[in-house]
Amino acid sequence: MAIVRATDRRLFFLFDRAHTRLAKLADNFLASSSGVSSSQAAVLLYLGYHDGARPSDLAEGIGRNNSAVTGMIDRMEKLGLVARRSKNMDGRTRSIYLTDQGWKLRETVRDDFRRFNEQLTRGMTESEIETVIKFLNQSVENIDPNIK
Amino acid sequence: MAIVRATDRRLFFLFDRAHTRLAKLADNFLASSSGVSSSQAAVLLYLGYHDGARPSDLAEGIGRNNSAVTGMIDRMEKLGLVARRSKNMDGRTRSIYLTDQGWKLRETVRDDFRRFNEQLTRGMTESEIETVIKFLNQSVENIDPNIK
DNA sequence: CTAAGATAATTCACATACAAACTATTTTTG
DNA sequence: CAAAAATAGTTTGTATGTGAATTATCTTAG
Repeated sequence: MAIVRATDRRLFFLFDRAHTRLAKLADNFLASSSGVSSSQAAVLLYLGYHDGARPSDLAEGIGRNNSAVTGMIDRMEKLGLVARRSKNMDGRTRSIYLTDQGWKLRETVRDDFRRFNEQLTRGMTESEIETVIKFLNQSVENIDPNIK
Repeated sequence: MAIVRATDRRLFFLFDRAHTRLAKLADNFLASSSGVSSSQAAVLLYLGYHDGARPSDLAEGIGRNNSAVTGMIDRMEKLGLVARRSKNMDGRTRSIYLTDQGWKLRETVRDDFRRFNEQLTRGMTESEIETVIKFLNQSVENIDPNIK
């Protein structure tokens, strides 16, 4: 008797497709209120908890590399959402701060994400949510640290 | 008594971070054998099942929009992996075919993804895998179709 | 203390993705 | 059938992301 799998096991593909759609949905959620992208929203949220963080901490915090962060900060500085300042401690480093406008926008963004995350788990049990979260964390941790 | 949540519930953020890492890991898997990116690998795999597909079918199949596909095909045509041909049925439409080299590379890519997907679920029970897959599919389906 | 190495941020070149505008066809409508 | 609408693919402009190379600064070894 043949083994029959009822479900599509191309996990990476399913994951990738879901991510594309979710990012689009998140951007849509944000577009109608705060107007920033989900990537910029992640910066606002991170800085809300770690105002004055260094670019490399921010990168680590939002899961991007340093050069991606340089670009994000450039664009968000132009929009008046964040500011780079030097603390004069280490000449190589800058600190990134939310502007007043950045703080205001962060409030909106936080509410948007609260609703968005709730919608994501609609119809799922607590135990199922735990399993998904475990999988997501495992995906991050399982990575070989030698791999860039 | 306060409600205590042991786990990080910022699902979208966890999802996004996991996706970034997984994509990098997938690219690494591929880099050492086939040498294509995971995006181009998705095109090879789709065309393996639907050789001669139209660009818009390919877009639907890999979860991208038409203009993203135009760019992918441009680059992959330059690499000699796919070819555009006209079938003369509908003048607006082209068909995308794998070249001989494309077919060869597809074999490698398929094996890579098989191993990769297995590694992704390492340490998970069948029931947990089902839950994750259900979540991934639901994320896509829960989307409001009115939203672009 | 200085030369060598490490570290932080940026710049550069490129790939990927989206939306909106555009072009070329085909289909539909009156 | 001709004008209007729809459809398919591409182009354009922008945002985002990566890795490698570069610049500036700091730390460490001898």
